[in-house]
Amino acid sequence: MSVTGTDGRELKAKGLETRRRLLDAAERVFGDVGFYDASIVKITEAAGVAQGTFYLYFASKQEIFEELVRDLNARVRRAMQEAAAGGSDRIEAERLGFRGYFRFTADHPALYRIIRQAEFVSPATLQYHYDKITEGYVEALRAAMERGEVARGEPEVLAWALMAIGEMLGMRWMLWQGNDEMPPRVLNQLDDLLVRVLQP
Amino acid sequence: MSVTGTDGRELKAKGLETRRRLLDAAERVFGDVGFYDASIVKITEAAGVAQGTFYLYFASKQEIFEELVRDLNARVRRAMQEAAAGGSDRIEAERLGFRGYFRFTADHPALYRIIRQAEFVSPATLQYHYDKITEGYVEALRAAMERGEVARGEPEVLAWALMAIGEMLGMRWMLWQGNDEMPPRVLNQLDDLLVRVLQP
Amino acid sequence: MSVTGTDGRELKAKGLETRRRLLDAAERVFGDVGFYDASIVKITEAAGVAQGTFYLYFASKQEIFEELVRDLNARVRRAMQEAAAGGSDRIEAERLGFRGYFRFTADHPALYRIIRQAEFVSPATLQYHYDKITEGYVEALRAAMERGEVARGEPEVLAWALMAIGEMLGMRWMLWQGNDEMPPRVLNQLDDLLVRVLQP
Amino acid sequence: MSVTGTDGRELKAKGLETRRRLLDAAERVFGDVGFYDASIVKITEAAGVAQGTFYLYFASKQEIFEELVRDLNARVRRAMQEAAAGGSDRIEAERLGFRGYFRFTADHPALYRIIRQAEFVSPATLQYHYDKITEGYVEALRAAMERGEVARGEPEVLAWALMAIGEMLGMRWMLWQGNDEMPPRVLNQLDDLLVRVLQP
DNA sequence: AATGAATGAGAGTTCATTCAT
DNA sequence: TATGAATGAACTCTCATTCAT
Repeated sequence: MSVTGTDGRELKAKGLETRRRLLDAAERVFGDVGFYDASIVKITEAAGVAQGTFYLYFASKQEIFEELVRDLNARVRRAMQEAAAGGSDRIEAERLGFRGYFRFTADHPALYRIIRQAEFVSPATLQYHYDKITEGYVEALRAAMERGEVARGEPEVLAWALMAIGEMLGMRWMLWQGNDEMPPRVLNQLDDLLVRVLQP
Repeated sequence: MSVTGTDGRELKAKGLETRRRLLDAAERVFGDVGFYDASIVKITEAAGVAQGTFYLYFASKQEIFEELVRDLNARVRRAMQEAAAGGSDRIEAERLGFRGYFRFTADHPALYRIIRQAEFVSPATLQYHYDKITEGYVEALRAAMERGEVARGEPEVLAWALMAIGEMLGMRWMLWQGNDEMPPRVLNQLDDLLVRVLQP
Repeated sequence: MSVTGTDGRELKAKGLETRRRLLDAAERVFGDVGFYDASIVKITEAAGVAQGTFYLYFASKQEIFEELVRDLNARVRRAMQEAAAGGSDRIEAERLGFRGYFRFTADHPALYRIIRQAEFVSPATLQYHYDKITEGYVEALRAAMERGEVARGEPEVLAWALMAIGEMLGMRWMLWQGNDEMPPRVLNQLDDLLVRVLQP
Repeated sequence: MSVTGTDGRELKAKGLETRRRLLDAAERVFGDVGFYDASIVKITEAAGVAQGTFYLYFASKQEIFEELVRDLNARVRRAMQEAAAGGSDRIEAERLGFRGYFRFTADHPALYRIIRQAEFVSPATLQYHYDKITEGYVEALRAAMERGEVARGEPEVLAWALMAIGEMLGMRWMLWQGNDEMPPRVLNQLDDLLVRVLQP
């Protein structure tokens, strides 16, 4: 699938790189100061390009934000799936999925903060983000319930609840404390919680 | 304890009422458009006072935001405590506490949205909010653990996890869907979850 | 001659005192921060009265400024005249007049600063101030020239020149250096200058 | 030496011209209505650029004021030096220096008014202005005293006194009366005064 | 593909002044 | 004679966006 600039033309290698630079810069800036205090100047300065260059790749500040959320969303989900893939059953898979999530957010702490503002910047994008994250959970939980591998219940509610826990604990114990990984006592409590919630 | 205006003078009845009107207007406006798009003009218009009047009571948009969060925080905690007070044991109390929370946020949906932006607007205030909410939980859980009423574990982690669940489910099923109360299936799943997590 | 409030009514003792307090406060505030940064609030606070009280005595910020300049003008001229009165001839009188001027401004350093802004605040008042100061000089110089006591010349030009010197040296060596009186070497040079300029 | 915009980047030809236009407009506006009543809008309107353009070149009203004073200071000193250069001795040089000063201020009457407010706007800049003006005088006077060309005395005090005279007479007889040049009788009296003050 | 000067709407904030008490 | 809450016009400054080069 081809990526285009704002003029609709397909981007060549050089253009793609500039676009990537802008997206990375935006992640840093949005993560540091938030959407509203992030000016285009700050982003272009962080990316090392001129102000006008921004508009060759993104139509507005709003647009790069949405693109960034989608980008991070795809990457965090991949990280979670790859981590969960090693699990022998659903509970183990969830356990590993959380580990993958925390590992990813250690490198991308901006995720916690960006998502918090998305509610106002672009509600649709926020819902997209949460829906995409829970989507996989829901499928997997429903299947596992069928198999009797986890307790019966409302997979959607459970998925949202688990996601909420991961986000809040990560924000509390990693972002706010600047940890590179979750403290063991939190992880252990989380594991215990998973077993209690899910085991049949 | 006396409430003062920005000039440090204690407020009389009339001043107190104007201040209250501004705070209520701010809740509406912040809830509707968020902190950043909420201009002082919008707030004062919603409150029915002149622009300059705002600055007799609050030094800045930031200040009224922080005051509003503290105000809502105190009220939501009171609502939760009053609701939980009827519980015969800890698990029942938690169940009722959630009910109180959802009832309060049905009248104050802005709470979900305001809190989401606080991370950037005033990190200290956000932490204050979450700390105050969990504070009560933690005490109660620790005591209940001692009494063997709930399973042993990390009370702090559990408190944050439960709070996260309430916030996320409320946002998803009440704020986004415009419900006045939580759908029963969500409530039931939440009750089940509480029992599983807490029962010894 | 009676002094009236803004409503035209003659002031009684209490009112006169409040008015005097406002005038003194204005001298301090205008002297400290200048006309433009001097707000009515600052003046009333310095005077220890409420904001509204100001307008019982002065119709505007402009008006109290003009009144203050006239007030200081009358007092500095009196100080100079009284000092000069002791001189046996014109040159000696000028010498003593300067002494009186510097003594007065040591207690009222605001005079240097207030006058500097008057050009924009109220040109007419500034011209009034300078005209009143030179007025006396001019008369005295003209008479002394007739008597052959000082060299013939343009009394008006000389008067303005001498006034300029006093103001600039005072600003430079007293106001800026925070001195309570003029350094002797400056005074001596000034005396020498007077003799050279005026002696027949 | 390169001139930069507020973003730190060096200005190209177009930028330099816009900056110059703003400086000239500021001279007019500050001269007409003074620093405090000179709004950025008035300056940009006088310069024929948009409001926001101002901030590409100057960080604040204060900054353009200081830059303008430095700019005028450099130019008035050059005018005085060039005029004085033709003098055969020090007294003649001073005489010609005054002529140069009056010629310059005829084209830049704003100088009188701007300087009067500088005391409050930027004391450091005012002192810079007066120091720079007197600096040259002091050197020249001291050297001339050594050579016996002018009477011995305090060169610094004399320099400030002479500067004061030039400023006050110029303000009185040119600015206030709208003259394009000093009236002869004032000039003659000034010449006489110079001879009396300086001749050995 | 990139630049950077220019724009102008709109933000937060101050403060002289008014007026009901 | 005094108060202080209320007003709203006007200010400085920011920044997303456009466009000629």
